[in-house]
Amino acid sequence: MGEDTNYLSALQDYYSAERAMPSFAKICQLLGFSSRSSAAALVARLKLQGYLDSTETGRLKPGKRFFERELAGDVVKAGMPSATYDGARDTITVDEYLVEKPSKTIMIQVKGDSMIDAGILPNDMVVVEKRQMANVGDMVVAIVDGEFTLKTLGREKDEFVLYPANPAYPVIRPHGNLEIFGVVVGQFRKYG
Amino acid sequence: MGEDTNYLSALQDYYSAERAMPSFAKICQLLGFSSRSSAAALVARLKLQGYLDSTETGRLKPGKRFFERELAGDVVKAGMPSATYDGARDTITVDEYLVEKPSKTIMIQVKGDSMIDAGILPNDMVVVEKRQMANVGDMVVAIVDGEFTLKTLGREKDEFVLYPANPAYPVIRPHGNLEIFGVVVGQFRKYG
DNA sequence: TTGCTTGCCGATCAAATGTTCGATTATCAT
DNA sequence: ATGATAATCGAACATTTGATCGGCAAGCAA
Repeated sequence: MGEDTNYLSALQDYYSAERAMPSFAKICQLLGFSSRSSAAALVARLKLQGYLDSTETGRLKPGKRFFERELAGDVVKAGMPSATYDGARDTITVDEYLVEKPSKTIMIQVKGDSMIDAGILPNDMVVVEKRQMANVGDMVVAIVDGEFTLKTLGREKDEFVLYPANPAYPVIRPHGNLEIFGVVVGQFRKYG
Repeated sequence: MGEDTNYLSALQDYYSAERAMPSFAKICQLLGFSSRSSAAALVARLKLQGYLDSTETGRLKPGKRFFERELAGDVVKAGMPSATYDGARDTITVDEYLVEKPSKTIMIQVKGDSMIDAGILPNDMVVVEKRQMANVGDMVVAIVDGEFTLKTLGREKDEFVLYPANPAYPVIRPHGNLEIFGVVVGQFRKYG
């Protein structure tokens, strides 16, 4: 049980480096087993705990808990930095974290400060999932007068409206012909 | 060539959903091939372009460019971006964009709203480069009273101080014993 | 002691894997 | 037409895969 934790760590490291799960044979090599049935048993144990899972064809893949983050302690909480984080074991990339539907996702650089109160600064990048369907409250990229606009989708009476997150900008009321390009599912920014 | 782009998208979607690469047989099923050699040929093509790679045991895994996403840089003008299929599209991966020194970089989840005016919301992730040297004006993760704190580094007279980006929080004046854990080089956030 | 559980080994099996080859088709420039 | 190229197919190959079985040793409770 306690040993399994170390085994899991090794598997996470492998996945982090290779971006693919090892085969049973590779697991043996990795963990020092000499029989693949040992690997199979270990995998069965870890599956029960939700750390591993299988493809429909029986191949190994990460389970839901596989990515449980050992995040470098909360900013507020105490703890020494050396203790909270040792290795650079990021099992998942930012891309995988932010993008769920790669084929429908594009990055757009934000111009202007109309969403600044929502924490979107000029030149930020937003991750946009291209689709027409959006819910009220979603941040959307809409097409107004042939131009892209980043706003929050709202509804007034029976009409959809676009709210900026900056009191200096007006609410946009497209009166029926509102075209939505996509929905903002993420955002990122680089400093320096 | 153009068709391969669609094929790649399908593989990316599969990987994003399954967190594992499909086998050749699965690729056939996914893309409508009826021979695994077709899948092998496609994989060989995508490997050459750096989108795919192989494990040491021959299993498929994502290549370096696998996580690239299309970048719609200047969004302002023009009606539809789909018309802008003039050859080389800009692509980026968020990880490469945000992380320059992987071995010295960690992600920290932000607790609290002390930097809200700087566009850092609670639960945002900040990309922190671990180093002691920072410049005035840099956003830093400092260790004050044994706790991590996200603030902007400033100087008053001959002392370093930490400015929050929220008028509700006080300026921190460590009086000499200021320990800097790292410098914020990026930030990202996921919606929904 | 006895009995039970847990983890690992060694061996075996059917199924799935990636690879390779030759043949076929479609496209396009000559 | 002719030839070249690219993409797909169909079939065969040797390996590797994950699954399964019985057996063994260590730990622990009764």
